[in-house]
Amino acid sequence: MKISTKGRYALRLMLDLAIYNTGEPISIKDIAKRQQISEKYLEQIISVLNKAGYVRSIRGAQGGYLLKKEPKEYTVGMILRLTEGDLAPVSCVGEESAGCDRRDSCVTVRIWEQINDAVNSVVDNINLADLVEWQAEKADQYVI
Amino acid sequence: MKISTKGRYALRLMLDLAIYNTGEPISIKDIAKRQQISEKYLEQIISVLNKAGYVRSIRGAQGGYLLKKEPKEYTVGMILRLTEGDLAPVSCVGEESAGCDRRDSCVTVRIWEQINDAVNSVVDNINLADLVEWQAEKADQYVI
DNA sequence: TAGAATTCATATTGAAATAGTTGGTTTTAC
DNA sequence: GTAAAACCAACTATTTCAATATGAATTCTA
Repeated sequence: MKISTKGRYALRLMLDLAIYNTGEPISIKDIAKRQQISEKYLEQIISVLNKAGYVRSIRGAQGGYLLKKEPKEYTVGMILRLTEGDLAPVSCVGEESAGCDRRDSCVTVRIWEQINDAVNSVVDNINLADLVEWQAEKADQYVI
Repeated sequence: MKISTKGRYALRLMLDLAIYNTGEPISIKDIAKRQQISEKYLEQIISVLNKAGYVRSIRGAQGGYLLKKEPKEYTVGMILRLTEGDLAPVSCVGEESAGCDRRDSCVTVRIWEQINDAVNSVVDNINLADLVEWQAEKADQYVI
């Protein structure tokens, strides 16, 4: 019942792009240093985000990445679902719902649906802009 | 972000004991047949439930298992946590919370806490008696 | 225009977790 | 006494996770 590093790193990556955005492309190297994540692993993850059109890439020296849209346009759910796959607690529930023989007689499925709904309502109601704001609040605490 | 077979089977196992309870011990063989789960795997799982005192075992021929308490005394959360471990989506949140260097500066942890709370509030508010009831409703549908 | 910095692409690896299976021993009702 | 059951420990095959490794393609800059 854990979210893997892939999803968590993707979220931190996107948050990093949102926070450190200046209009100039941000390199994987910089993100990796700040977030203390392997560069090469980040490369793989950002490639997924790139293919999905969540980020824009600029190749070559001084290249890097930028968010394609405003931070508020990206919910946590979008990012996690893209990198983790469906967040449903079992495969017979959720978007990529797989069939199941016991479907008709199965009552536990109700539980999984409720969990699925609960998780989705959390992640679909937080966006990157919220996270940026939280981060700013945190920073304030230390300054004061 | 999936719940493993272990937790799901444990739940079905407990539900089976609740539904087919007659006061006589119920054998793993019977449960395995009804639930279409490997006997030997069920053995492993029920051993955990037994050690935790969730079921009572009767050894020898005509032996088997019985729920130790009333179905309503067992929440889904209790059963899943026992077999799956903590249901928190990351290790730095929840009961078995592990430390983390980045704890102070980390904002994503708020998300994980919200997910954790959401999941817990679902599983801690459904008990075996509820499932038995749902099952009965299902059965009715087919009879009518 | 050479070279450095970067993204892009694909393959490989090691460790751990998952989902069982195998092969027994012990207990007890009949 | 024997069959049916719980109990116990070790083993195994498969998949997933979390990276590494290697190199090619692109582009800025000196």
